[in-house]
Amino acid sequence: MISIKDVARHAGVSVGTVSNVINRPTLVSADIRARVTAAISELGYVRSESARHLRAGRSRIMALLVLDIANPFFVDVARGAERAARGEGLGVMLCNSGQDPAEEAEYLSLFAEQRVRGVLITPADAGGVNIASFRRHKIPYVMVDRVGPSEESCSVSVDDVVGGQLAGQHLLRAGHTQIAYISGPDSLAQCRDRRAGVTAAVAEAGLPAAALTVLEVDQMTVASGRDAGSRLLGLAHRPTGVFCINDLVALGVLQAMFGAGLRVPGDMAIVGYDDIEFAAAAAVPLTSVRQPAFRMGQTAAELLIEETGDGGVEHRHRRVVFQPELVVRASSTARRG
Amino acid sequence: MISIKDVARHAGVSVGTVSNVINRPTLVSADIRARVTAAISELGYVRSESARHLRAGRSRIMALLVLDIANPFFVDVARGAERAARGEGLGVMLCNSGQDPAEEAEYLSLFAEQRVRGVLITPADAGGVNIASFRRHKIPYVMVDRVGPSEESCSVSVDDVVGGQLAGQHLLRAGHTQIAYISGPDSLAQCRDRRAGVTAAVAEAGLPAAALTVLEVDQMTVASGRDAGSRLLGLAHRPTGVFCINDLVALGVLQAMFGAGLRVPGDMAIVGYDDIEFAAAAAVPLTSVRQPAFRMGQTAAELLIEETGDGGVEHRHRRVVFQPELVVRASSTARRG
DNA sequence: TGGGAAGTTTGAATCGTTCCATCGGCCAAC
DNA sequence: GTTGGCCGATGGAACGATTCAAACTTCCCA
Repeated sequence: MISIKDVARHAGVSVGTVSNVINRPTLVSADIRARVTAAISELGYVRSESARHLRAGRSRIMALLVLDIANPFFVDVARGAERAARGEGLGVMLCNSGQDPAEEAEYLSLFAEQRVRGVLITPADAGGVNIASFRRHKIPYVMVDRVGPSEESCSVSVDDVVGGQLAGQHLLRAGHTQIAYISGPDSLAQCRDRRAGVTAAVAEAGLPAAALTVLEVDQMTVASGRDAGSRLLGLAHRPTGVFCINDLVALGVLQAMFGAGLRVPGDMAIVGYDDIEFAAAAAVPLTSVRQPAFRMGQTAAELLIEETGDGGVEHRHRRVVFQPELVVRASSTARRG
Repeated sequence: MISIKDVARHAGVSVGTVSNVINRPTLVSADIRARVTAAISELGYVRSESARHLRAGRSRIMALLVLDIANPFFVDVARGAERAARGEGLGVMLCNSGQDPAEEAEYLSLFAEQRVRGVLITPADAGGVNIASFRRHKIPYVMVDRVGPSEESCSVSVDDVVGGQLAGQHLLRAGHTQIAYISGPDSLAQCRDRRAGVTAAVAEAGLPAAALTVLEVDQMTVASGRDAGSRLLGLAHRPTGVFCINDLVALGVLQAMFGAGLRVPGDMAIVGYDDIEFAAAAAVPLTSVRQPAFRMGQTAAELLIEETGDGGVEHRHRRVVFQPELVVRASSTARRG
């Protein structure tokens, strides 16, 4: 491997000069600069990020750890983060915890060893043990799609209570009197908040608590959506409208309904969450609660950059909360009773 | 930041001993080992990957550069690669070229600076200029979803000619006599090969070359699928069956057909490619050509690991070619003629 | 002509590891 | 009693870049 020494020797100058040519070209006279530049391209020299990082003490990579990379919502978050990072010459390392706290912990220790600049994380670990390790190792982080104590970190999230409420109100106003909420693991704040929202909507509508049935799935995927859909059909008081924790689950429920010969929205109205691109392309286009995924990723990265920036910018942790928005489509638009 | 020196001082031993405790514990007596271990956890020491990498000369990260991270096909590839890498204690850095050769080049130089162990790449650059830079910098790489000269690298691909043929035959056997192929950029080998396949199918069926219309889209996304769908409807001899370069495009075409009030498959049969999970959940479940995405990623990573492995395993570049498989669903099953 | 300023280049120290030669004990064998 | 060997621990030399004080050139002006 070609090192800066080889370049120096080849150009007949010292390593310090080569470094200057690369990093502070104006300090070097034109002819030497040319000689060094020629040597660099002649030898195909590429500087070693490890070495400069070791010397500088800070790396040029930020990590993004999401719950489910197969969910297009997180892909959009990633694109937003990448855009912001790119602008600062930083790289983004995209990783997937798969909602597994153990996996998450493994990635976090990888990040610690890599001395990443900081981490954007959608936490999978309810207890916050993994998050606590950030503090221990003094790794800056930004919570994405979840708020934490603001004295510890920034966060970027969407008001999930409002999101749940929007979905619930929409179903109830359409005349449904028995609805279901298919939630993800209760350990995720998103799931709890959306439940609170839909519960509030039921109460507002003057309906008894029993008007809402809550089912839970482990994985928030199409496959577990199918399962949940079947369970839904087996309920004693079968609901006529269902709100799903995300669009993947909603698509699974949709498939289950088709499989059972039910019509959507005639026999079952469905509302999803995230408004992924595929929601509009579904068998019955999905009503969904939209979250500004790209902007969330972008904002999260910007906050991290501000926090870890070299510029003399003062940083105070902030919570950025976006508002969700209901996108109504065919899967919920047949009026009832 | 706590370094190995701090640990040594705290435990009252030399840095060499600490290093031994971490890397070759059997060489160290039990009591010292205990003392060092205690010091490590007491101080919260995390070893620096940069420093060990600098010393070792090789990193523990492999890069995966895909054409479109929003395409679930590539997400599956990534998961396969990650599985294989994990087994070897390697990390995967997932990046997205977005089919843009300039973006691709930028990532490649990032990888070179990082001294990644190797790169799994789905090339976006037709000319092979970017690929050539691998040779120049002696970076091991594996081509994914594309074959190259096998004396230079391994590759993992699917026989795209067969894939195109399967799709074409399927449409022709269903009685369509005028079909379309919506391709991606001709610079991508996948697009050319599938075209060759479908062209061959048309010839086999004894139809004139004019029976096949080829449209091209820049981006292989749902949005450009919608555009292509509209263009399709404007054709003089409107085809009755269309084969799309991937499922995203196919979903877009499906939306365009709905928008125009056409029935699928009655007025237009549609065949996609990749068999992503959403294909089955579409408005009309999509017929699609399935590729073993997960296994492709896994195999690619394994090949790279073999090539760059420390084990005395002899490595010879290989081409692994998987066979595609047609999955028939409702979007193409109405018989004609 | 001497000396200071300005402009260039150098060489060494440093970052945190790993690896290797070496060293001090200790024990066994001659 | 000397030698040889082994075990455990040590210290220092790398790895490749950056940084900074110091050294060396010019050049100009007094």
